[in-house]
Amino acid sequence: MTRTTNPNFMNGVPELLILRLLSEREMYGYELVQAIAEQTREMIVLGEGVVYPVLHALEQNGCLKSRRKAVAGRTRVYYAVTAAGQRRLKDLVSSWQSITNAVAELVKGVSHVPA
Amino acid sequence: MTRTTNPNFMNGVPELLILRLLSEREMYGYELVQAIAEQTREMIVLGEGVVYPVLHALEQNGCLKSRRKAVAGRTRVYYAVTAAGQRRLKDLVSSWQSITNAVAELVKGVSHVPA
DNA sequence: ATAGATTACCTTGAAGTTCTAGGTATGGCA
DNA sequence: TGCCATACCTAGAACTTCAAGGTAATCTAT
Repeated sequence: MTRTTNPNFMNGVPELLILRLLSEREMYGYELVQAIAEQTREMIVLGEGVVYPVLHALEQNGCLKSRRKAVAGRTRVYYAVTAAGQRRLKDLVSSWQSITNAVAELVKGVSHVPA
Repeated sequence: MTRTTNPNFMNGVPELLILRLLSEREMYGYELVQAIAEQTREMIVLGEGVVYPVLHALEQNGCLKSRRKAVAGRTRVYYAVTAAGQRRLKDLVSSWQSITNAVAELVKGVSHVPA
């Protein structure tokens, strides 16, 4: 039998960042795009083509709920995190931390010699 | 114009781990599969279907060189890091650290209020 | 002796995300 | 009037990674 691996262990960072920002306050897609770029000092720049599909997916599985709001004649779609979204965020954060810890350890010193 | 984003910013972790391990000593594919699982305490488990193609790609672009070695009647293909591979590893580590730092900051406190 | 597990290599096709590159429409500014 | 910024969206390509196989030799337990 070939080894069973982890289902796509490196993905879900856009999802994580978006949920995290929305857990502070409700925001709209375009705003999220800029907030992520600014707060990571352009280190991570997610285009609208990434953000919008993630928002839609998160709403469909109940992690977000949206409401339309007219601002200066323009329509914005604000998203807020649901209880399910909070749980999802918690899971994403902890698995992200596990992975980064694992990578960091291996990158630091390879001399671990178990048992 | 839509925002320019980073080309696949989350990938290349298998590549990073493999180069890192090989930078310590030459190893063969099957050995790498187990070493990664062991040293990350099963947190990251890369199957052979991931490891072998990465090894082939790294060799093709000059980051690794291989030599066949017969051990107990079996043939193993040992890989060693070249100078180009060392540079590649350095780049991967630093961009990985940039990303994890960026994510960590955003996950920790969203209150950054720039300028 | 022989069945099964382990070692050791490999590839193909599917799955899943993310990226590029568009499209639409309104409002503000020069 | 023309252009840029705001604000929404989607389709198709690109890229990794995954699952699942295939081959073959050695070792182990019966």
